Amino acid sequence: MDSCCMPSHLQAPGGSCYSNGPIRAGILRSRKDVSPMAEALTPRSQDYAKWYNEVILRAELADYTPVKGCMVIRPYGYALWENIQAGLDRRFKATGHQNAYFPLFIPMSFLQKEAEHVQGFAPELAVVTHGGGKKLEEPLVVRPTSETVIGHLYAQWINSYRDLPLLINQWANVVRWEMRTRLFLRTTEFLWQEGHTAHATEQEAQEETLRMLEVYSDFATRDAAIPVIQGRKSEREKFAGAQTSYTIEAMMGDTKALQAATSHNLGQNFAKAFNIQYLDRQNELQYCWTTSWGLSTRMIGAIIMVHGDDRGLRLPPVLAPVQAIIVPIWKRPEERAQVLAAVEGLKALLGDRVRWQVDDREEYTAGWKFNEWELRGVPVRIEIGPKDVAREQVVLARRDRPGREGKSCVPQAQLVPSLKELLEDIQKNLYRQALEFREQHTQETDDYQEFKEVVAGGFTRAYWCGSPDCEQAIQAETKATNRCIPLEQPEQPAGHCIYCGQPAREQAIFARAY
RNA sequence: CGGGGAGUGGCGCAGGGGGAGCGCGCACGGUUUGGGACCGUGAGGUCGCGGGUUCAAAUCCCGCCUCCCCGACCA
Repeated sequence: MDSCCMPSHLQAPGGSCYSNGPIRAGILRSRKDVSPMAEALTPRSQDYAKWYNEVILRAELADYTPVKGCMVIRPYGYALWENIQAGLDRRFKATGHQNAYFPLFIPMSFLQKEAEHVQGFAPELAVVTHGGGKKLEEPLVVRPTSETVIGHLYAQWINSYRDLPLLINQWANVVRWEMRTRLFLRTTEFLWQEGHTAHATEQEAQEETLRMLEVYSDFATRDAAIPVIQGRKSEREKFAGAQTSYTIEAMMGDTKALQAATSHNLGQNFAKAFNIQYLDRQNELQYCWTTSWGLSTRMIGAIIMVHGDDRGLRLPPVLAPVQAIIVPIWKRPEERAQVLAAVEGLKALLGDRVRWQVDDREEYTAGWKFNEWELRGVPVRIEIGPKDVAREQVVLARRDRPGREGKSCVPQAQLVPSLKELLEDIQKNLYRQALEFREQHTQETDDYQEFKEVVAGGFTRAYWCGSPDCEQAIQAETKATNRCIPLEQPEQPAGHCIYCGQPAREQAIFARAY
C-alpha cells in the first residue's frame, strides 16, 4: 500500500467493490457541481422532492444528462449498485440460476404476439426505424423487458422435460418512454436484472415465483435494511401479460409506497404466444409454465428515501461503498506526521476487513469533512487526532446518531472488533427505525370516512372485495392505489369491502405511491 | 399529455432598453484544521436557441428547445 505515488486523498489501493477492503469508489476529487450556498439540505419536511434531488446530486450518486429522463449514475452511485448486484447475484446463484445476456433490440412483431403485453407496453416503447442509413424492413423496439425475445429462444432451447426447469437471469438496461421522470425512481433508461424461468408444471412455476419474491424480501430486509410487505398485485396493477404478479412494497420517508421489486407467474401466456413446448414422460407435447422477476436501480431510490435524513444519505453498512471513513486531524506539522503515521497503523489493522477510505485532503477542515461524509451516508467515521494518538485510541462516530451522542472512543487495538460490531448495530438500527416508522404510519380500518382521512398519511389496511371498480373509485377519491394484497392475512378473514360494503375475504394495502 | 416554475461564469442567484454583476466554488501565495476557517491576488460568461422591433436587446415581441415540480399513465 504505497500512498506516496497516489494523490494524497486517494489512499486506497483499489480492489473489487464487491469485496471488503480499502475502496476508492466515489472519492471526491473536487467540490464542483455542489452548491456551497446550500450548505444545509432542504429539510425533508419542507419539500421532500427537493430534498431527494439535492441528496442525489450533492452526494454524487447521479446527475442529469442532455436527454430527458436519462441520468448518469456516478461512481459513488454505481458502487452502491454494484453492491446491490453482488447481494442479489449471490442469492440468484444460490437458488440455481445462471446469468446470460439477451439482445437490446427486439422485432416489433414479437411484442405483438402477446396481446395484453403489447397493449401494456405500446405507449412507452422506443422504436428503431432506421439502421445503417436505411429504413428497416421491420421496426425494432428497444427492450422494455425481455419476455418476448427470451420466449422466442426458450422455444428453441426447450424440447424435453429433461431441459426443465430453465433458470436464467440477465443484468441489463431497458428503456421505457416515460412521461414523467425522476432520478432513480422512474428514468427512461434504467438498469435492472430480469430473471426468466420455464417449468414443467404450474406448481413449480408458482413455487419459483414465490421463491424469488422471498429472495427479494430477504435482500431488502438484510442488505438494504428496508422492511417490506410481500403481496399479490390486483388485476389492475399486475404486469402486462402475467397471470399473477407479486410485489414487495416499502414505505418511503414521506409515507408513500414504493414497489421495490416484482415477481410474476406468467402462466402459459408467453409459452403459448411463443410456442415454448416440451415432451413429457408420456411423449406428449406440453406448454411450459414461465415466470419472470425483476429489481431495478429504483432500489437505490428506496434506500435514499427510507433511510435518508436532513443531513443526507444514511447507507446501510452491508451496501455502503465506504463503510468507514478515516479523518485524520492535526494542527502543527509535527502532529501531522504523528497522526498520519498512526493512520498507517489503522490501515494495516483494517486491511480488507471492512471497506474503508482515508480522507487526508489538506484543503478542507475536519468539520467540513464530517458534514460531507455524513451527506454521503458513510455509516462510521473514524476520527484520529493528536489526543487520540497519545492515548492510542480513535473516535468512532456513527452516522445513525449524528453529533456528540454518536461518538465513542475505542482503543486502537480494539478497532476492528468494535467497528464490526458498530456496523452491525447500525444495520439493525436502520432497519428498526424504518420498521417503526412504517408501523407508526400504518392503520387498519373498516370505515370509509376514516379511511379517507388516514390514507393520506401512510399505509391503510382494509378489506377489499376484489372489484377493480372499487379500486378505481378509491383512487379517484383519495389518490391512494391498491398496493397489494398482503400474503399475510388475518387467520379468519371476514369483513366488508371498504368501498362498496360487499362481503370481502381479503385485506389490501392502500397508499399513495411512487 | 395538461397545470405551474425556471434557463445569465462550475453551482446558487440578482439585474428587465445604453457599462454583465454578487455569493460560493476554482487557481496561486500565506495563515489554518477536534462539527461546514480566513486574508490577499487572479482566471472564468456567444445571458438556452432562432427570428423580429429599435440608433441600441440579457432586458420588449413571436416561435422553438430543455430542465424541475404538481397531476393523468407506468418498475
